[in-house]
Amino acid sequence: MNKTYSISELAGEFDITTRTIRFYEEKGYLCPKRAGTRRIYTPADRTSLRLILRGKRLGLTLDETADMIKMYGSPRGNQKQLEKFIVRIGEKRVELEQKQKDLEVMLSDLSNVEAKCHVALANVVNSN
Amino acid sequence: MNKTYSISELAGEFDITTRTIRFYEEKGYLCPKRAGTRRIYTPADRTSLRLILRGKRLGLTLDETADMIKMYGSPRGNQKQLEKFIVRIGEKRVELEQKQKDLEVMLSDLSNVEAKCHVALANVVNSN
DNA sequence: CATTACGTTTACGTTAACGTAAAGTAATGT
DNA sequence: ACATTACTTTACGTTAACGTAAACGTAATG
Repeated sequence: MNKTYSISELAGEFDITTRTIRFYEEKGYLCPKRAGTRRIYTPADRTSLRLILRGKRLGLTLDETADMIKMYGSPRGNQKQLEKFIVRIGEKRVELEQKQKDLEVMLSDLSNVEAKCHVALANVVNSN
Repeated sequence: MNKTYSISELAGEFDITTRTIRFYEEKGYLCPKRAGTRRIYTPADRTSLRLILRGKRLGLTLDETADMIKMYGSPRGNQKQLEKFIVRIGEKRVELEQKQKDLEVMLSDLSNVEAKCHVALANVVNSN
């Protein structure tokens, strides 16, 4: 049951336009098979698309996300290359952990405002 | 000791260009005082800039970040407005929590790759 | 068999977020 | 006095990430 997808199926599922999907292909971030002229997407293509959109939500550029997707392959190379690769992974981790910290602060700020809101709301309701 | 900052001081501190700071002002996201023609930034301005850059790191647009900064003021309005506001806060929270989930998955993926890397490295080193 | 639905390519348009360059002003050191 | 340094405004340029429109193919459906 190796399912496949049409472009509009994927567009519907991820709530994006077909233009966006074609754009990603145009730039080399997707390479679907073809049935004649029509694009046929495999589950692997679908996964790639999901990773791209995940990166986008986190403010990564398409190139940055593509880099990360490449990293997810089985690591190859000699000792030097592997060591360099591990360094790169570490840099990415630092970057993502910074985002985590930013998110925590933002969410805590949001909670503070919400609490103030509830107080203000209680005051408004009680002043009748 | 109400310190103030010049534009290049802030640019240096946050590792951005003065053009970027002027651009934010041009678009209304900053409103520094002036000493003659020169811009003078208060600690409050500096905080605004920090919030803007934090939003940027998380992939928010300047408008989205500006909205959030506005939210941080003391909540005002009648009951209806406050209730609407609380809903908006909830929506923002959902958005940010999605980003948190995305980050966790990405970081765990990174850890997996790194582990594979160390295995590959051990194999390379041992195959002498 | 015409129409509706879905797909295709090609190509120009748009927006956000700055970059870059020119040309001028104001304070500061030598 | 003058050169350097930091700041200013104005204005055009650039890039990523799509939007939008035209013009066409194909396949199923009433």
